[in-house]
Amino acid sequence: MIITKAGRRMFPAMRVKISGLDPHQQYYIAMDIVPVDNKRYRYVYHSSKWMVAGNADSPVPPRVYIHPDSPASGETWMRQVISFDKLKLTNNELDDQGHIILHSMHKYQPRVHIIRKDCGDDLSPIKPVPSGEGVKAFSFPETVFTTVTAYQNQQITRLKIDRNPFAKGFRDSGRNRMGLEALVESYAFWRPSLRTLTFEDIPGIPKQEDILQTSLMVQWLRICLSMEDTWIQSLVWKDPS
Amino acid sequence: MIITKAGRRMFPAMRVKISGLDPHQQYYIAMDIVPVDNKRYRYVYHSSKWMVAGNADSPVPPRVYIHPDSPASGETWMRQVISFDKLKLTNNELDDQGHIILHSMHKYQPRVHIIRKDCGDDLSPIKPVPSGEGVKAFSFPETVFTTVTAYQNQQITRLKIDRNPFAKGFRDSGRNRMGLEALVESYAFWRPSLRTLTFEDIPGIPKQEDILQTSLMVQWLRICLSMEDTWIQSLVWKDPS
DNA sequence: ACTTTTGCACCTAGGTGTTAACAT
DNA sequence: ATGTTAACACCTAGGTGCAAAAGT
Repeated sequence: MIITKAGRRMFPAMRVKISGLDPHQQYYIAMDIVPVDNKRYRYVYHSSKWMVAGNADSPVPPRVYIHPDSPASGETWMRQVISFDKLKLTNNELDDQGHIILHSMHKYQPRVHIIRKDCGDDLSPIKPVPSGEGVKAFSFPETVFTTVTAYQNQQITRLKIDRNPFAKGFRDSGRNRMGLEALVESYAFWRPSLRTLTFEDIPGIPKQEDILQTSLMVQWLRICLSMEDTWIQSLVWKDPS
Repeated sequence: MIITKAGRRMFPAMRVKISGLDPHQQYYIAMDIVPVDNKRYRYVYHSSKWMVAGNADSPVPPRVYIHPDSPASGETWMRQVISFDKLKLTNNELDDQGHIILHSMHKYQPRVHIIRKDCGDDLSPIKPVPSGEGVKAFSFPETVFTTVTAYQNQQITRLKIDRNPFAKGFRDSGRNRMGLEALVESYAFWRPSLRTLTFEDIPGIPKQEDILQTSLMVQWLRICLSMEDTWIQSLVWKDPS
């Protein structure tokens, strides 16, 4: 994922669908991004792989993106697909825009937090998400990514250009769409196109089967696009001749 | 003010500064727009005046614009200038976008409401603002306006074009800026450039002198531009030769 | 005759990867 | 060598009044 000083959106944006909330209870929904390991990485061109390149840089001020619709009732949250498309990443450790601060060339994993309103008094964009009763975190391994300031992998670049409306100006029609379709095809072979994630229920909420379910049916491709560069490497890329 | 089927912003937007709130109490801030009288108007070109042209059209579904930062603490509200620039007006009585529905060729007056959070359970974009304890409405006579679907008065048009960044394409440089400056000058003669409005305190809040004060110092011109067409007629308009 | 609608050119505002310059 | 920055062209998204067309 590209990070800049000014702040850059994630693409594709994390989107999530929630069920099992108390319709009449108020909740905050928030996202933070945690390191996957303690390593710094570099991209090796000749093998097209990310390799460990030392230990991680010193930790960075903690930031939380509180979904702008917060707080809202369980009913409201469950009625819509919750999108984090306005979240921005930065590599500026002195950032004062409330963006999430990350180190470049590191691996990260987004987490979604559901915080019951009465437990959210400590919730702040510049403090770690509180834990305990009435707070629950969810992670999606599919969405691990590597931060960069410039793309290392030309296939990632092409996928971004093809899928992000704001990058339309860099598409050269025909050729790219075929490349993407080939990727989608190869992906469908060894990955179920729908996956339901089941979690323990949130404390104080009646237990149900699907507390939180990513809407993979409609957006499995989006998630595919947000994974780390290494992961996409393992796909069979058919370059149209 | 222009109204359309799709919804059109007010320009300039209503902006307000609040003081006297309890910093730790939560409030909603909302705006609605009420008829000034029971009349319909038409614009008479030869006299450059709005004239009564019969009784008002049948009433329209009530709508409330809840400020998108709501709810927020008194501290948060008082720290910023509160802008209603995303509010939209429509003449579509079947509107389903949550816009404020008005009749064309009628006179209206915006009202700002402060609703203590615990009194805002009934607050809804499609219901009248509740009244009573913990709710207070404020009106600014300067901001009365007349709705149209096409501008009747060329001076209004020119003011909008000169002040609204989105209308920059219609400016013909030089001439217009002079016209505006002449208007500003004549306005300053007979109107104090700063006015402080004092209201009774909000129930449950310690009484203070300035509960709500429009930031006229910095934006008296904005308010000048938002008034009804008739009012602007009474200004001495110096057309640069 | 008057009012409203619609498509439009022209803007603001801001999200893309690119590229060359810069930093380390 | 490698990683980062800043200016840029090219987009999306949407807010303007205009003018011709359509209603009433």
